[in-house]
Amino acid sequence: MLRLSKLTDYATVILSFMAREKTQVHAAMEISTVTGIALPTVSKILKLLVNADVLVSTRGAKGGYVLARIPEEISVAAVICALEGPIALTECSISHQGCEQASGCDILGNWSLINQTIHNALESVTLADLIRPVVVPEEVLIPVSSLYR
Amino acid sequence: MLRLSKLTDYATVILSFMAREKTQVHAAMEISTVTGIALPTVSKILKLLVNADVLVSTRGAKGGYVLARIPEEISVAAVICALEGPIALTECSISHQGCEQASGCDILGNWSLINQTIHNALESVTLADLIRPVVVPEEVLIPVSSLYR
DNA sequence: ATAATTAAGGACTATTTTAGTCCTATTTAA
DNA sequence: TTAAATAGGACTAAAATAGTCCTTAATTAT
Repeated sequence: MLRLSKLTDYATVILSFMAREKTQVHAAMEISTVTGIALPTVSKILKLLVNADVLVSTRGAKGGYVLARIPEEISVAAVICALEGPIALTECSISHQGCEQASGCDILGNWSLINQTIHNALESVTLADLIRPVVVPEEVLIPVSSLYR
Repeated sequence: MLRLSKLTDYATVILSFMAREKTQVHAAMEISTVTGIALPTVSKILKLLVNADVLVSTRGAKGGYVLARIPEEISVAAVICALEGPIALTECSISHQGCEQASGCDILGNWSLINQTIHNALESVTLADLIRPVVVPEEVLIPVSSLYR
């Protein structure tokens, strides 16, 4: 189904809330209350986002989390990476060792093109786009086939 | 990690083998031997591909599987769909009922654009592309950001 | 100083998904 | 009629994901 994990989904909900009030510091507790996601789960997600430099944290009383950058500079790819590790459709794309399908695996090179394509797509969508009102595009142009000649 | 399942990976290996000898009928047993994937697993994958009209099967002695269309007309999206169901990054994108994150979920509309983008990307790559020798693209142009104005 | 508040890090359990196997029925060719 | 195949579905095992909890560290307010 090629889907994102629940945690990534939660992360976009959390980040979109934070993006709307981007100057304020929010504690994990507050975010949990606002989003309705259980506190331990919120904490886990926030920690991952800090490690990936999507958020910045301050400890102690009055501490909490803020966006590390403006929403325009936080890509969906960065969020996915933070929660799920590197974006790669196939196991091989990450490490090729242990791939026993040597015979059928000329495929590999071309998969990496597809990975790149999807990565670029996710890189070009930002948090700012996610919180923007929906716009129906007039045309959708994805010239992936042009990668091959 | 946004990755495909192993079964989908196997499927591409199987299909690329079949695409190279696209006129011949191949039995599950033969495909298992050639690819090194265990027979029960190969069978399971082949069944799914038949149900999704990617392959056509004939029963009985001398039966087996052939591609339903020429490789140029079998998209990677179709293969992923066959093995993993509809391509959608978020749960919401499939069915919105039961989504409790009503407050933060203006996001939904824009996610569907991203889903569409990725679907288009996978739709535009075919089995023929996968078995083609690798070409390094001169430029990669993905104007997703143009979807928003 | 001390207490209260808040994040960091990591270990752990439970749940769900995915992978893989196997059995029985059906179809077709020789 | 027999052997060779696929069809369909039930089932088990393994792995990944989600979710919780505990202990430590940092900061602020009293």
